[in-house]
Amino acid sequence: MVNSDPPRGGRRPGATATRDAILAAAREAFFARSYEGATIRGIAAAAGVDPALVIHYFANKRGLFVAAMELPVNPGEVVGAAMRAPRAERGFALAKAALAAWESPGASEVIVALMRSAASDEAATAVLRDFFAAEVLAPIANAGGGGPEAMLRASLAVSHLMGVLFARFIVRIGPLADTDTATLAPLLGAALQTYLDGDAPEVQS
Amino acid sequence: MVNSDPPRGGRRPGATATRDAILAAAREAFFARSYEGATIRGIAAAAGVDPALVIHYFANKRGLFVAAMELPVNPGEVVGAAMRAPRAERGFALAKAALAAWESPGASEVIVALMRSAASDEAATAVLRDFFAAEVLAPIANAGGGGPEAMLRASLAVSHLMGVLFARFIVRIGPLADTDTATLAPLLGAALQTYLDGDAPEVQS
DNA sequence: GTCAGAATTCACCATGTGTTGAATTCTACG
DNA sequence: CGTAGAATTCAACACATGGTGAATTCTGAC
Repeated sequence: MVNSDPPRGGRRPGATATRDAILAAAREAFFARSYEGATIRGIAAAAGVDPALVIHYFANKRGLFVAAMELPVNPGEVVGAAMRAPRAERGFALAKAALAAWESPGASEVIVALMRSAASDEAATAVLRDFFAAEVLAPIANAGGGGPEAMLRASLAVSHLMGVLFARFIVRIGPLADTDTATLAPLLGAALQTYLDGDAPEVQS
Repeated sequence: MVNSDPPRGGRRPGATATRDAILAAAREAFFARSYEGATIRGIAAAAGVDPALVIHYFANKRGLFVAAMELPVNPGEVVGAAMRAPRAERGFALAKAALAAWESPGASEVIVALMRSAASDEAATAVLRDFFAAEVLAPIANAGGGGPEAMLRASLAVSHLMGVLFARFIVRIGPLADTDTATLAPLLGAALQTYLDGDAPEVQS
């Protein structure tokens, strides 16, 4: 009886892709349950691994979170590219780029997990704020001249993008969750265009 | 020594506004930390009360939550009133009404707490979805004719409102958090108007 | 003045959490 | 073969949480 059937401790045989398995399970858990809702024990179980191994690799829960939240695409580039479209089509370009980016697997998951966590965790809020400010807001504001009003307009555009994310992927409001990208893009683009061209609307209080 | 200084058990003297104090503390806690983050112990401490009293009044944490989330204003009416404005001004009217409603004390707190909690709790998600669908989406969609396209357009408008809430009160993106209602309303209104009037924008893929 | 019942607290319980430290087993290199 | 070190598990700690049940004290009606 040198080898009882399930090894009750120590290193497991075979190759060692465990770290990635943990990361994948963590991404899934953070996406589905947000930072506080996800548990190290649960993630470890999903990865078929002991909880202690998780913290052996990532030091603590927050370390695991930031490791799992590595973005697969660079949103700054995506937004910047859209801003290089002709002025009158930037809204549509931005809408199309954002919607397309969210469809690439892994991207929306990460952003949504970030938003979910930002809703309940103060530190995650700061991360998300910095992320949107640097990667999304800045390129849009710069394309609009960079002044304080361009900043405000860009913020409103970004808020709309966040709202679509929230409504489509978190709250899953019927029509928004079920409609395909191609149908959404022109509508969303027209609204965004409102912010991107400087002509103030003629309305009075 | 009939009365030692701090009464160590039993009923406290004086009038009994304790229930409301608990509710107020709960609202504040749910607003600041979302459902899972807020703790019965913390709420009880903030209200100067034993945790057991909280559950004596509200049965359990979820009961406390729904009791605390009673909305002080009826959003259906607010939205409905805005939709009775002349067609070309509905976007602006909706923006003004929403921004004004969020400024009345207690209103934004409740909605934001609901959004925060919806981000991590599946049940709260359902509550928020039903709330927005019935109170906000339906009036807008009806004003637009009620067809599936009006529904989609209304969803996009609602998503923008949620986005502004998220960016202004939760993530607190600089320009959005610091700008006053009067400046915001026309900009936001113009974008919303895009969704409210039916003429499709002329852009091609 | 009595007394039912409400308001309030106290002392616990069961559970789940992140995290730690030591132990065990495998791999790779000499 | 021997052995250093990595990979992995085990058992446990300290802590916080939501919740329970009994006890205590006050109030209001008769």
